[in-house]
Amino acid sequence: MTDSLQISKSLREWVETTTHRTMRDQVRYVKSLGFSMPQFFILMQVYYKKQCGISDLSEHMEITAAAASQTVEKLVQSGLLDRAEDPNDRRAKQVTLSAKGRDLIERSIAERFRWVDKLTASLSTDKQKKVSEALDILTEAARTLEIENQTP
Amino acid sequence: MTDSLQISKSLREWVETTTHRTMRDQVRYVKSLGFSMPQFFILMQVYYKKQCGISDLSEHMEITAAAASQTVEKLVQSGLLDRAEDPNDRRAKQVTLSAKGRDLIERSIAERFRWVDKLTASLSTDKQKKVSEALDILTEAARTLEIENQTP
DNA sequence: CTTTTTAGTTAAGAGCGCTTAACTTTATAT
DNA sequence: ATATAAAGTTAAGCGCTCTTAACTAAAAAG
Repeated sequence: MTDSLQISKSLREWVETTTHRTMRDQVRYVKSLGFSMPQFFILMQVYYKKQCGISDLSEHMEITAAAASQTVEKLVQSGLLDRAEDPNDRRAKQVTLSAKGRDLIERSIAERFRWVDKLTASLSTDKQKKVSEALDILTEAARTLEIENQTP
Repeated sequence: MTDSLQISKSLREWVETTTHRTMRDQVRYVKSLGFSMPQFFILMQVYYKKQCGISDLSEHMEITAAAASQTVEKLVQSGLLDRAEDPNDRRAKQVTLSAKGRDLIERSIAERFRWVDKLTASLSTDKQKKVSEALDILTEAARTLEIENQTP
């Protein structure tokens, strides 16, 4: 078996394992807090972008601006999002996470990492080193690829 | 920085990258086919388990048997699932993927792997080898952990 | 300065997914 | 043999998300 076939197999298997695992955990956690997945995805997006307009969200989620506006309204009502007028463009809104919203997202990330940390702990020291190096290579490669895709 | 801190950081970053990426792609793909995420999760579960009862699904999804029954009914109507009586217990049903359902799931997996393969291709040969070894270590560790959790 | 475009909101209505409750049928326990 | 438990279905009802359509207000274009 060539290297490129081997790594493809290894990577596929690993991605399969993690996504299956983390998606399941994520869905359960969000549900246990009483939020829907669309709500959660919007919070996630605001978390990554720090600040969003309604139209940013509607584009990213691939829903209409009306739908985005309505869901944001609910999240503002729930105290998870803050919504302010953009000083540079008074038509636009600046949606940000409230303290409560940030807390929720960070807890969900921590939840996801409990499994990761368990996995880490189960490895011997030299295996840890090997794995660590390899993952940094991958993360870097993924980042590069993402950037290339954004500017084709 | 100790090895265990370093690997934890690397692993967290990598998991963060992949889940963010694959969840987004998955949601978009499923939606583009006109299916909901709950429907998709049920199909996924049947795909992994090969065969399921209604109660297996309701447990795994953490919904009532009524909800599972209703969603399965819709998926049977859509021709994605087959539902047969269990010959050993005539109360129970055996839910399996139809050819159409299996095709849908396998396409979604292939879709997810397009990114993985791009990533693979972007690495040099010696990096590929390093990464491949490391991922096998991780996949193995994850499997071991999963088994331990099932029998505590 | 008027016209057009852009950002967002609101309302009506359709479709899902979920729950509870009542029910049927089959298996298990006593 | 009878009572109880288990597997699944069905129906009513609620809340959510989404869409279209009509609207307001501000920015950009002409």
